[in-house]
Amino acid sequence: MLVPSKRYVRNGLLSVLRSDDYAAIQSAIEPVALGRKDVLVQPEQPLTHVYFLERGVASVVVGTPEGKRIEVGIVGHEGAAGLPLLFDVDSTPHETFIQIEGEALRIGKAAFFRALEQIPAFRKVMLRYAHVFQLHMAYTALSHGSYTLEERLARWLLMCHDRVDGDEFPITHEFLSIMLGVHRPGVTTTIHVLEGAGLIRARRSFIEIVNREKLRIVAGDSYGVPEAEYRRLITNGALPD
Amino acid sequence: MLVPSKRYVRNGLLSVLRSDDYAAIQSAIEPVALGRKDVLVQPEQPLTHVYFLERGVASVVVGTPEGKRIEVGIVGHEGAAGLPLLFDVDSTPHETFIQIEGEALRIGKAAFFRALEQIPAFRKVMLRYAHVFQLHMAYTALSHGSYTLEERLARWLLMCHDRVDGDEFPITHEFLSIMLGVHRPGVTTTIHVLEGAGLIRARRSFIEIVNREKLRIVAGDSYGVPEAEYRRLITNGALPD
DNA sequence: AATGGGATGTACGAAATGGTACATTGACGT
DNA sequence: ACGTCAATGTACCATTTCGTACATCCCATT
Repeated sequence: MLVPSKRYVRNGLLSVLRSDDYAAIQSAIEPVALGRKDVLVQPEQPLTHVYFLERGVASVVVGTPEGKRIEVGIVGHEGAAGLPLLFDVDSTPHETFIQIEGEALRIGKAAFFRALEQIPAFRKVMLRYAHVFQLHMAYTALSHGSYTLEERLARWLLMCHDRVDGDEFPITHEFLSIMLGVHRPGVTTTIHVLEGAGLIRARRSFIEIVNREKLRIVAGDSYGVPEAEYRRLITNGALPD
Repeated sequence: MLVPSKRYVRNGLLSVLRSDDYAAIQSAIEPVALGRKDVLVQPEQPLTHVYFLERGVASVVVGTPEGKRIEVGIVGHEGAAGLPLLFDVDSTPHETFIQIEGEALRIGKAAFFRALEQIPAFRKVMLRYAHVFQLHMAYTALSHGSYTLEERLARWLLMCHDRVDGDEFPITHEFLSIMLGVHRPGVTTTIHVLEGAGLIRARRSFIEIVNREKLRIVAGDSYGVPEAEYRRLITNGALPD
């Protein structure tokens, strides 16, 4: 895989940069393939790269020694993994791994710092993304605390759908149960409810989104706020300097 | 109230600065009293200041039009409110209000930007705090998704205890139920359980922490990770430059 | 001392989720 | 075609939390 010129970059954070700003970091960019369950950020281990996803989906999870584990963030071609480096933090308790395979453009730590310093627009878009990601985490907390499993599942499917090509993606009930912090049979049952209502179609290891509009209605206000904030601040957000 | 000289500053973010760095922003600092239910950050409204708490506790919450509402962060003398300004974001869906009265040192938006630019150590400590705050949000999401009400209540009481002077603070069951995203009678019942075990003592509108160690055992691993990360990165974290 | 309202105590049945166990099925390698 | 195993389907009861209703109790104000 080659380093793409700016016009072929899908990543939402890199593609909003001016051509000359992108050119300034292009040489530091290295394309990498992302396989299922690959770990981009290992908890408590030194971070080496920031990953700008081009395709595929990554999950950011936190866990405890007792084995509890839950997804607190999701990253696709709109974002990046390895944000602690932006915060001058070398390692973190979070874990980030690939949920759905794809590719990323990654930048080494030193080059990332240099780019932050030298390219104001890059720093800005990274900071704004960090805000949106944090907001996403806040709504994840709200979902886990105040929404039913059916609503949370609808929310997760919508977020995943936003980040993949097409209407179908590979995911098992087992994984979904970990992401949502519930037990696996509950996921199976709830998937049947959504499928019975004609909103999705489930095959072994795959889910297809059939009626996105109705899924949004099921998800209610658990979905949408961080997404709108992303559009406001990044897609449409002016990046002066 | 006067602007304190550095040696009398309690705020954990300001007090780690070198004297000369603190002196550089001292003239921009304005002390303000924080009364119960005062709003520091109004959702969707332009941010005007960053508040470094000296005493008291603030809650960061997110909500939905349907009226659901939950706490995703808590701020005391270890931190600051108004972080979106750090991210080059002028307004946010979050709301931040005072839970327990106190005082803060606040800095206007323009002076805050200037300080970030001119004082590397200040920028660093703010970024690191943003990371810890985000981590706190992640563990809040984990708590809401994977811990029982009793565990979550214990966690909240510990976090509040960390941020007040003494072992007693004013809080109603009603407020706690909003913070934890559960119904109010459940809070009452759970408080009785903790009280029966001799971990806390409850009076009308007040809760006293009697046995912090046992509370930690009840809270389990829902409490502690962000706190340790704060100590690692800020209290003990070198701030070169 | 009266009184009004916020705060708390309590009590259900209803609903959602957890915990566990086990049968079935589809995909893949041999 | 067969065997194997991950993935899914289903069942059932225990536990937790919700929803709601209402009684009681502090305590500041009058």
